[in-house]
Amino acid sequence: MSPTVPEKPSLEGLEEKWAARWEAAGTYRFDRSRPRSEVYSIDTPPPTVSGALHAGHVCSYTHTDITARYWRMRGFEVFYPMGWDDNSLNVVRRVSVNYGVTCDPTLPFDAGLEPPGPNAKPRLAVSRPNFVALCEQLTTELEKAYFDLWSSLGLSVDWSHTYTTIGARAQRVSQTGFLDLLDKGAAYTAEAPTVWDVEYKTAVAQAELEDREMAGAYHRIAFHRADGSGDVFIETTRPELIPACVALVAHPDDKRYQPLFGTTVTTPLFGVRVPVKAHPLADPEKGSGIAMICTFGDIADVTWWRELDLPVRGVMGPDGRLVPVPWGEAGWESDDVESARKHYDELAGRNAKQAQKRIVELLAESGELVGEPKPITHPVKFWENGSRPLEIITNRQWFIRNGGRDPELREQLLEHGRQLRWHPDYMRVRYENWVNGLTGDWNISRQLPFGVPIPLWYPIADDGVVGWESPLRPAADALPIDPSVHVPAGYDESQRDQPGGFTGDPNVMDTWATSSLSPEIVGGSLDDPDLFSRVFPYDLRPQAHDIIRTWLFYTVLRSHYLHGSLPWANAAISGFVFDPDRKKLSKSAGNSPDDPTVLLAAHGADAIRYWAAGGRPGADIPLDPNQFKIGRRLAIKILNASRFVLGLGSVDDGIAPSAPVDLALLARLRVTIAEATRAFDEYEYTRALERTESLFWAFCDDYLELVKGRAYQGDASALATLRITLSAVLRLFAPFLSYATEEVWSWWQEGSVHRAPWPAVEELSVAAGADDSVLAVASDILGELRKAKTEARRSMKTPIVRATVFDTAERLAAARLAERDLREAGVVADLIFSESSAFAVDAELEPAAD
RNA sequence: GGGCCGUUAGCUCAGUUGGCAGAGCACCUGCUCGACACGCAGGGGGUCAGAGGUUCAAGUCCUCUACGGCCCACCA
Repeated sequence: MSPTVPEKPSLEGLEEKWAARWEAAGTYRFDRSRPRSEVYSIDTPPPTVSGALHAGHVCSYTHTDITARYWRMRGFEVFYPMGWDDNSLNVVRRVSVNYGVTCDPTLPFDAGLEPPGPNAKPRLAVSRPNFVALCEQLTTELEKAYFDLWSSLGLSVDWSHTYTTIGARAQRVSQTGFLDLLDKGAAYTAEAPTVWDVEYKTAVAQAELEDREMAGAYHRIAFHRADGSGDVFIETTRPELIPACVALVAHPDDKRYQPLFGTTVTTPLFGVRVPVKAHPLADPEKGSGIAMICTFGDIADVTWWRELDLPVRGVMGPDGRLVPVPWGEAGWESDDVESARKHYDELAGRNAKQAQKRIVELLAESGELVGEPKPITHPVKFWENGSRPLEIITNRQWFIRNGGRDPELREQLLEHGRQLRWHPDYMRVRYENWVNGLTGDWNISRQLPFGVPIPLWYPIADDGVVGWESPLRPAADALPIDPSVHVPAGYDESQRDQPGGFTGDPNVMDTWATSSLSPEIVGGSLDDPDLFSRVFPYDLRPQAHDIIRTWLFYTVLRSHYLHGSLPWANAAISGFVFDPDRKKLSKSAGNSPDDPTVLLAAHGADAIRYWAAGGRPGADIPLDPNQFKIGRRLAIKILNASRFVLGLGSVDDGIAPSAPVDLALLARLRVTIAEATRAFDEYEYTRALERTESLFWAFCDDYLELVKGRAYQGDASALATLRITLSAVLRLFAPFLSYATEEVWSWWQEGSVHRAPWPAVEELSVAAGADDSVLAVASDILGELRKAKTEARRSMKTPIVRATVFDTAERLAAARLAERDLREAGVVADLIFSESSAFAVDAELEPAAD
């Protein structure tokens, strides 16, 4: 009957064996002939290919795979691609080190470039196209290691659908998408105050800011009333910005300062006349209750500057050093130009920290610093990739309207968020908080050497003025282009950067401007519209919660503009993995003490998958070797129990279970199937596993023991039930323990368990309405019989001379239906049922031989 | 400052409409019984963070508090 059941089943080698067979058989290949209604599509997150995958990746990608396997078994054709994110600073660093190069967009493409290698110093500057080529080369190499890990973990990805985020296809989608926004008036360029990283010398977006606690100090500083009637004291943590001060501001209701509103004060050291203004944003509780407004110290300054219609006096340069300013002209007026110039000369060229040190000395000398600075720690804004505090400087950038300044758009985006099914549901709140907290449009231009270029040129008039507002566009079929390499129609290369010629946009786009188009990139919206029509809108976006405000929000925004709809129906938000010491998150590579490759080799893929399945959507989980052990034990148990069941023999398909104990088990199986199915439909795979596991252990510990004897004797009902149950249980476990279940399936079934139909209660209609109390009562009695033997320190095969079961009439009736099985399982010679209000079993063991 | 999640056995966690507190691990005691010693059977172990409220009945619903974690914030 089952010649392929091994004598001693083992988990060893299953990963290599089945990963290879699945790939060879195309088990997970997407059948693109199926219509959208029969497809389940996944917008897979592309891991950054800058180093190594960590336990967090393993966990969250397993969640997605479990989900994919479920829907595949439900009969849907699953579109499960993989992406590689090579458009990120991490990759830039890795490429730079690996090949010994840096990216310089001003250089021409060199077709014969030979990178110098890891130890080159200085590193060789190469053109942007060359750098992109090296990036793709490295990605291809790292991809191999990533593929090996994903493959042995058992991800049911269709590897013929992969994408990168800097490759030509992504660049084309990204640039086309940008031009589309331009057409729709959703993208615009403006010269405006910009959140600026002085280390990388680039603008950054609101979504990429983070606070860090920094040491600072309140400096109490005197401003002088212009009418000579005394001083006004402000407190500031940034005295070096006094030369950039354009006004003082206090709350309109603040009686202390109401007399000052509308008057003028002069700044210390610089003698600049600035107005005193009222604005409700000013907090009477903070500092002295009156603040200086500088252009620009923080985001509040920008708000005040805009709403109070103040002038700009910018002092901060792109490199974070104070720039020279023209005192006495161009608006930089002072009551004492000579003094202002003298003081400022002490600051110009210094960075913020150095300038602060010097100006404090100058203020102390002039007597305008009151008392000693009071040390504090306070949150300071950083770019998440940066190491120096952000500044705000004014320059030209490209923006995408994101609802930050448009209540109607904001409401539409909130509505998209309400329609999206979040798993867990409370993650929606993060999205809503973010959308409601947007303070401006999305700045997508970055002054970085590497990235997808903004695909525009600008005409230069004969007088040298650049026409920023009338960009020159490439033809749609020419994309992707690099404006530092390509030339706009009607011009030739000799006119680059010449009066009467053109200049290329020097900037690249925010990486999120490309990755927010992952649905279009991987679905082939431009080059394979047929495919796109079968996968969009996607069923699932799996991702972590830390990038709701970036990847998720931006993808919703882009889809809103491109399609007027949500890009997916469901968003499954995974948690983080904690290190075993429960202190650190293994969020970034290098922080994980356990390499996933080592973990997989040590415990086996099913064990790792089992652990990962314990992490519910949105919940953080610890990296727990104990869970690996339990998962491994479960997988082995499945092998052994299956071997046992299949070795007992088979019956014809036509024979239906009929014994009450058998029907009771099937009744429970029906409940489990219904619960697991409902849980999966709600993306609660953890519950589905827990229900299945619970049934399986009851099956092994109680049912199997009860029917063993009957099955040995060839009882058709028992044999049929065992095989029916095994088939269903293997399929219920298949999304989780993909290797062990496939191995067992191959012993006695055709095809892959992963393409087998998900179990349905309809398969078990023979047990519809069956009473499962027979099994419950029998299990209770069997437990008492075992207990008697255990407490007597006797073996389980010790015969029982006489056992008396006390129980209610109703339960005794159920027990009688299992009498034969109870006698055999308990080795009971004389089984007596006695009615009683309380359950008890009295067992008399055969006397010990000695 | 606003918001979200959590607090149940030594550990990791279930506990879905309110109805006798659960699992696994760890620990203890046994068992080499015709699937499995990578196993099996049994056992001890909890004031469900605290207080108040609703209810015949609260781990579960409401209010407040404490602690932990996370997100957001205009942080002078």
